[in-house]
Amino acid sequence: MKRYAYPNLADVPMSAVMHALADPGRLEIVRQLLQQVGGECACGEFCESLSKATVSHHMRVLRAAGLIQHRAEGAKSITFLRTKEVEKRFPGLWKLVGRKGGKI
Amino acid sequence: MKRYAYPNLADVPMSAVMHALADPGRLEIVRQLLQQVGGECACGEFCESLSKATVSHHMRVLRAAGLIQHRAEGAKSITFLRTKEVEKRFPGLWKLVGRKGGKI
DNA sequence: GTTATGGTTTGATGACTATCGAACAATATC
DNA sequence: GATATTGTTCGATAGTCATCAAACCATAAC
Repeated sequence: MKRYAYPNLADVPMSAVMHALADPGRLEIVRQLLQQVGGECACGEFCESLSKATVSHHMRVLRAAGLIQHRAEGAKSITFLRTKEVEKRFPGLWKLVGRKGGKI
Repeated sequence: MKRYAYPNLADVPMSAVMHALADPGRLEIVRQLLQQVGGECACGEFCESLSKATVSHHMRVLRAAGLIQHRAEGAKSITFLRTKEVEKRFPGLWKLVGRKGGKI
């Protein structure tokens, strides 16, 4: 599996995080991860309505925003949230995103 | 002054709010309003680096996201945050946005 | 009415973005 | 090695967006 470079959360501007979450597809991915028991999920299990290429693109954006990280597991790439780091840099973000109710 | 139609917060998807805050200029406008004593500010007092047209465009986006509202005062248009409604629909958003520290 | 001030609307433009198919790379299984 | 599975990268395309200048509208002050 590929090795990525993950940004230091301190260097991620809030606008970048907002931009990452501004796409309904990406927001859905993050919410799916939030609901996951271990906070993990394989890439292919997201957004079955989108092509592999598109999902891969979304992952890149979320990665650049410092929100997710990957772990190789055989041929699979397991995605998980950078829970603690993000919470420290942007307190309340996870709670906000995970909130239910209202439209999308 | 013009009369605008303001969206019902319940109809505003979170992705729309994220998108509105994804632009550094708009994020700055909102932060400026958050720091304002009464939470109000005249349009011309924002972003002196941007043209009138651009600021007006940003206002439209923030309005569509349900974040701000306007009040006529003579020829001026006073902008203010929809503080309570937004807090009810997106609890923690103001605190998150108002947070200091880190890059932009 | 005329002038000034504050903001909107309209084009236009250049940049960015979401999306896909196809080709590619890495790993696992046979 | 051959095949299947997973995901990345490339190129293309259609759409969105931030930005500005210029024209416009509304209010206030003269």
